[in-house]
Amino acid sequence: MNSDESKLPHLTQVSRITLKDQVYRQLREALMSGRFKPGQKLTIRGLSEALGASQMPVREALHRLSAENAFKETKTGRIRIRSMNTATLREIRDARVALEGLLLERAARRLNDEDMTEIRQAYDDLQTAANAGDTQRYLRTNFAFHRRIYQAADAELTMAAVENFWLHMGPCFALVAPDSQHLERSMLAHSRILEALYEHDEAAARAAVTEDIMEAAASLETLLKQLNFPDRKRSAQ
Amino acid sequence: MNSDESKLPHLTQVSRITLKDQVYRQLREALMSGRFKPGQKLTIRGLSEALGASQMPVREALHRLSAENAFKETKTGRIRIRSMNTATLREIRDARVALEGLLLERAARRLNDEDMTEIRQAYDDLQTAANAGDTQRYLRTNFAFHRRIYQAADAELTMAAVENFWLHMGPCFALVAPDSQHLERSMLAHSRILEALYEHDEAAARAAVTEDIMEAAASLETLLKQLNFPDRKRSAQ
DNA sequence: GAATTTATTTTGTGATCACATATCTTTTAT
DNA sequence: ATAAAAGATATGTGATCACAAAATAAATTC
Repeated sequence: MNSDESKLPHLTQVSRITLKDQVYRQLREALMSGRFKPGQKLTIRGLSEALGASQMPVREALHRLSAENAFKETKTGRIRIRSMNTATLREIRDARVALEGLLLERAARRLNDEDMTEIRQAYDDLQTAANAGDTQRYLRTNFAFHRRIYQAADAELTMAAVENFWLHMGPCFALVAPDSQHLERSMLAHSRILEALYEHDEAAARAAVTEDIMEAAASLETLLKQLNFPDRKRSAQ
Repeated sequence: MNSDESKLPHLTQVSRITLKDQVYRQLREALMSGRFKPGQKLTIRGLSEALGASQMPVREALHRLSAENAFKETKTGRIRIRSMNTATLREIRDARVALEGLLLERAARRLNDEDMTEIRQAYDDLQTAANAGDTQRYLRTNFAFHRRIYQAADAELTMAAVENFWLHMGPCFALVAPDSQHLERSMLAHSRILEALYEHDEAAARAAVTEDIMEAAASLETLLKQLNFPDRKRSAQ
């Protein structure tokens, strides 16, 4: 097959991931970990310069995220990071309860031993991150924990819809993550999820994830109000 | 303002809609009315030639629809029309019941007189199309009817998620629409929705839309089985 | 003759340029 | 000094080209 390549030196494989995918993942990650300011506007040229890529891949990544409703788009096609408000927060909360409740039921019904082992592993990672107080890592492992559970539900399209909602909440999640009270209540809900899954108890699983989502939404709403009226008096810049 | 333009001849306004949007809408419409064959593969160059546009707008439209999960993508980025199976059908059914149930409750709670009038109008259009037996028109007015109701729910993001699911079902919807039995049962559900909305009865509204969705899914599943095993014996090409 | 290899074509990705218009800055007039 | 207008800049859209890799067709070998 190879005529004369046996004496080649050791070479590391080059990246086969397309540029647009790299850009997409990086932007998505940045969004979900809250590294963009709400309202901040993104431009193709600006990002392509910052990323060292040409405009083409950035353009595609932005449009994809746009299609996933990750941005607010002006009539002229300009892109801004979304800012959260109470009404949207509640809308997302209700939709998440509906969809993720469904997924938890399915997962409880279908999961096998391998799923359970890996979910437990993800839970342990999450616990570790929570104890360490590492916000960034807590966010990542939290998404991974939920994602692993929903993977057992084997419902690709529903999962995609849920991830879209996460993408909206991303910047917000990052805000509450450092709150130790929230963390505590959240981890309690997570342990309930784990237990319900172990027992294959669909109703309990749905109840537990509902608790998790409602708690997060409540914490966020409190925080949102604080941000909009910071300190009552001193807010008059 | 204008120095000397009063004597210009009458000119019709040019289209201010971007090409990519035109392509996007056209493809979306074609998908939802089932004008593509399941499994059919689409190419950028092929479509751009067929549409008389350059590759750029087609590329963007395809990627957007792809991000909305309208297509099945191969590892190498090639795009095929999705084909439906029972498992996916049921998954979508359950997600739709969850989300559209939510939307119907919200609509029943919030809708005002203007909403009600327009919804009733949409219902009448739908009834007319059903009586006429015009499949294409029935599909369009059916989407319009549901869309108008959900508009009253004022839940933009949830609505977007629902439309994504419709996009998957599109080709299938087109298959059951000609079935008169399905049409009859569907219109019954629609009248129940209308009544529930008029009474602002959230529970009844949810129940009615659930009935509509479940009925459609059941009809589709029957049809799907017939398509996969056509005539039992003669299927051996 | 079937399987493997080689050549050809097709196709998505990425780069670059032109262009129209939205957005920002400066100027001008009242 | 404020508002309207003119100019300059920034930015998304669309077109075209080059390229690598995949898909397909043709040829060759055993």
